[in-house]
Amino acid sequence: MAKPTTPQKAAAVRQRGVTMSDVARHAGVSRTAVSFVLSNRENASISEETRIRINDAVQALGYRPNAGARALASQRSDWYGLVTEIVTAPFAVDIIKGAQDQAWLDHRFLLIAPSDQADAVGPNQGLEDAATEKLLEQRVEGLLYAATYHRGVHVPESAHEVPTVLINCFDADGKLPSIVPDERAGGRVAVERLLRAGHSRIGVINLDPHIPAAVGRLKGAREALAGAGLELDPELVVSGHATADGGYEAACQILDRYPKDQRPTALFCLNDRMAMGAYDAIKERGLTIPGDIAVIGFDNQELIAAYLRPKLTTVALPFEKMGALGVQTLAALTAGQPITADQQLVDCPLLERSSV
Amino acid sequence: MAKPTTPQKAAAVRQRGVTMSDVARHAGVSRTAVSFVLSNRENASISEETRIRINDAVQALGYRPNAGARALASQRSDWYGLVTEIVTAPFAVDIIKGAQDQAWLDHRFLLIAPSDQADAVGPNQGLEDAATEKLLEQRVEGLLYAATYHRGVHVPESAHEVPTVLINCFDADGKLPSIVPDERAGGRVAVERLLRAGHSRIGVINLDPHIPAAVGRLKGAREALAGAGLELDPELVVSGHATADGGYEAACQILDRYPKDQRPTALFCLNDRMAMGAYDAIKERGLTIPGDIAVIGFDNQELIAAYLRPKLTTVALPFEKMGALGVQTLAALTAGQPITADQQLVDCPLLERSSV
DNA sequence: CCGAACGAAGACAACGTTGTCAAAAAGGGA
DNA sequence: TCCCTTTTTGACAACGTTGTCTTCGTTCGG
Repeated sequence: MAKPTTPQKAAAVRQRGVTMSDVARHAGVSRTAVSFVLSNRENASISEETRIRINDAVQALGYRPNAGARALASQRSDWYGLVTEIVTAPFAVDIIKGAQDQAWLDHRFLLIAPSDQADAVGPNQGLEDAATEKLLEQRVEGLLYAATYHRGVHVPESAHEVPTVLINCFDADGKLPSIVPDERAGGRVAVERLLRAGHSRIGVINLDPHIPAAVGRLKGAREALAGAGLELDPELVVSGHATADGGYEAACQILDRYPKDQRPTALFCLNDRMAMGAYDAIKERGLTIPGDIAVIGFDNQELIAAYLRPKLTTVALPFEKMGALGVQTLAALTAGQPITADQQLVDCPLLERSSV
Repeated sequence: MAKPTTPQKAAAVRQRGVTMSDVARHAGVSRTAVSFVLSNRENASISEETRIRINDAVQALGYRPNAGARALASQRSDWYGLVTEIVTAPFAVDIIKGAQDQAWLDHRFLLIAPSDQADAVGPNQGLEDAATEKLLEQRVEGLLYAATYHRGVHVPESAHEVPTVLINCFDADGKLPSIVPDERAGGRVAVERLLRAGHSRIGVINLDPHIPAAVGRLKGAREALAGAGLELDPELVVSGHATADGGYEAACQILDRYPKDQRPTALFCLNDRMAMGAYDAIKERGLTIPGDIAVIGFDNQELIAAYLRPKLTTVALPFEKMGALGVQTLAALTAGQPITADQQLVDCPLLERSSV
């Protein structure tokens, strides 16, 4: 990676576009030689001496290759497009971070485009079109679609022109590869943690039972219980709105429904916001966490989980990893690997804090 | 904005790069004519009929202009570069959102690059270099630097080659224009709100007193008090670590220091995380919010402020607006407006919720 | 001293546009 | 019919690269 070590000098010389010819002239060599050195091709035969002369000239002039021209001539841009509603509804920003970092490592550039909120209206239940179109105009070599929450989406037609990978969502038409969190394993891990702490009567504060997250997490919870020879008592599962208030209400229901000795000793909240509400319900009743009631969350929303008191033990959604994996997968596809509709599941690690 | 309305048909025809010539051939006109229509130049004289023929051909072939080639030929890319640590440390994501949306409106593309964490080490106290270099290789027309928290930064040398605007930070060398929150006005608004609610004895939970945010907000608080003929009692200002724990401890100090009747009746927390801790301290003492103690925060961290119980009244940092304004300012600069080192202050609006 | 082998030069055609210009075709009015 | 517009064309040179090929010096080994 050419990086001018003497920016002061360079900045002085540089005015409007130093080109390869300028470098060649300054180094007293041919353009061809410069091109060879800069893209250090293997079949080239360049003496060490001229190589150095050329690099010096690059530094001296502050030459900076024109990425656009290079893309045009070489027919490859080294760009990936990332279409996401995350820009609009920041929650899973870490997907962007993970993707960005991985792309950076691979010497590729990520063009991030906001998926329209057109989402909300119309039949276009999927991610948006204009953004995709714009990205294709930039001749991106592949596309990534990232959603804020795990669900099925419809991807615009034109996305099929280049390799495409979905992150934190999956293709409702079942044609494209995707990277999604392993909700089920996450749910299992959470409940296993509670079992390990000696809890056997566990209340569950559920999300909207139809979304993939709820389905998977609950399934995992059941599996964990089954592993300990237990069953999930349907009475102990209460669905609520996915907010702190929703969690508060659900927790109140669970806590108030039973006499003290039959009350669950632990709550599995299917997201951290609801856990936040549950905290209030518990504290309000003069109970302590985790002494009287242990609480485990899901999502690891830093601002909540790490700042609640006591800090919330929770299962993290592997946003960053999914982002990175998305880029890696895309890289494999653009390198020629055949496109399949695989769903890659990514582990949701348990984060131990102090609420269990 | 040309947008294929019949993507199915287009996708079928399209294989590897439909070019302008293809469109011309299909429409039975010259390339020149196509170019004229597509960039609808004013000095062109094209009959309505051929214009339609050409547009039809564009749709039929699914032609998509090659942005790189266009940039190369026209010497303008319509790209801005945004260098930011926000990707790495998401907190002020809304800056990206604001900038992105504004750029989209202006038909410009935002290339987002992560500023290295090199920040942490070395003498490079500013934002990073490699990212800037990469962006300039893409021939961005202007640069934006965005920081996660309000402070002075050093921008790399090469940033001076194109118009540059700083967002949520300012140039430590005093040469570049910047967009920053009006912390002082924000502090004033917060305290005025408390005064209006009848509080005159107000405790302040302060941040690290050296950072611009603390300086500005405190100054504003003093102004507000002065406006009511009051003074800020230095004893009531306690600095703490900018976390929930820090806020908890600071609040404990303030609350326990005085007998009940001299105790402040309101707390101005200089950020929401500390307010979150203060909530705990208050509740722990059996006091109610806002009944016994009113609390006002700063930052409007959605996940905290909107989910605390009672919901936190706070002053919002205008991230989104700063992002948008940054792009607008940059647009003005690239359009030829002279570069000055102005700091544009953006208002911090008060968000009324239920804690006052 | 000859022929390899190597290093480098130079030419040229892409890539897909934008621009500019002169010139040709089509149409209209007198 | 002739002239004058209004459209439309074709040609060509940019833009800054990549990539391929031929040619031309060197230098070195034998």
